[in-house]
Amino acid sequence: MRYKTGYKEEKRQELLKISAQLAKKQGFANTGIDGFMKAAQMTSGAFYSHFSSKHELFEALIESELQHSFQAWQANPHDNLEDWIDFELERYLALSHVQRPDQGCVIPSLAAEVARSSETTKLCFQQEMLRGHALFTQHLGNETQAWAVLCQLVGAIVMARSMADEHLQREILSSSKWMIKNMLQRK
Amino acid sequence: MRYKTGYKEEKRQELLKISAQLAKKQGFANTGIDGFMKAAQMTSGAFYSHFSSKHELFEALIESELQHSFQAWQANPHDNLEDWIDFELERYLALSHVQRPDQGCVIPSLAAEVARSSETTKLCFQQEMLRGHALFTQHLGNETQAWAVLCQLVGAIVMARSMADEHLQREILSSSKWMIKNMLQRK
DNA sequence: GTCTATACGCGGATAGAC
DNA sequence: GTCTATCCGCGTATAGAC
Repeated sequence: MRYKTGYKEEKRQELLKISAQLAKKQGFANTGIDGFMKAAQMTSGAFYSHFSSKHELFEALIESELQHSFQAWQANPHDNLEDWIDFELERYLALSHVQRPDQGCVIPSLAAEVARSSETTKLCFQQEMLRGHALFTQHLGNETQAWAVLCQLVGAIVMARSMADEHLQREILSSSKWMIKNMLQRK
Repeated sequence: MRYKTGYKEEKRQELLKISAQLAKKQGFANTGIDGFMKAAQMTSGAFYSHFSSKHELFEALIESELQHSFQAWQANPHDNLEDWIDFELERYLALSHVQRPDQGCVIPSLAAEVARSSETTKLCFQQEMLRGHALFTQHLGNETQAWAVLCQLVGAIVMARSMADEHLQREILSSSKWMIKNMLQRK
């Protein structure tokens, strides 16, 4: 077991969850420790009994969020390729995912901050992503396709969120869905 | 003409270029006005004779960078579809683009910050992107494919930059290249 | 473990001399 | 237009009471 059990570990998980929501919504760099703790209805002094620094929170938050994403992908109830991918596309490439970054995948929101972060944080991101990639490979039957689909999903959300018009956001989402479905039909 | 000509306009363009490099490298939110001006070998007091606020710099910088991207796409010397897209893929999905964000496309670096910015900034991003999309549509002959390719390009750089290992970065880039080429062969 | 209080530097923005 | 100087709030982190 990586962390101690009991109250402190529970509290840490709660802080990670709440901090992740805020960071995905307004950016990690734009949010102060005071902001994170207020969201958890605590004061900033208590922060350091859970994390040694703001950067440690970032790394823990990335790891935790990617683990949750992995679990969400695992929870896909479908077996055959077409149903499995349809389920993922409807869930990931949804307008609600564009509009509610705080409730969505951490990658479109915070990957740019990971890219600028420490080597250990990128390594952490990489390790969790490799698990996700393995899961996608298992279902798609092809490592190359698995990476390409992951990139397409992330790119679509990043692009759609940067647009002002909802119609354009929908167009981008459906274009990405089409591309992925089209590619997988070529078996 | 949108801006006055002469010295001030030249200086503004220079500031935009230098600020964009810094912002793409370390994030716009993470960089202070002092940092931007030091990079341009000036002091922070002079900033406000060119921009009314830090946010105005952000919007101007996004617009300027997307215009440069558009020009780069336009400068592709090839005519037929295959040569045209090969040229873009080699240029955009290059390892040097992953490693040098300051010299690269603004979208993978700063789109997440655009998404959290004002409505007018997103509208500005959208208008410039629509020009880029039109250009891609012109060459690919299909609006849906144009959006999908743009998303794939952006997603691949975002993902690759978040990884620690160079080999993995290469794998992601080549997977994205493969997906795009594969899709376009289906005419 | 959480609180209040605080040290201390950074960041955005303004004022006024040149 | 650019400089120096400055205001003032915010942010990270620490100290010490409970």
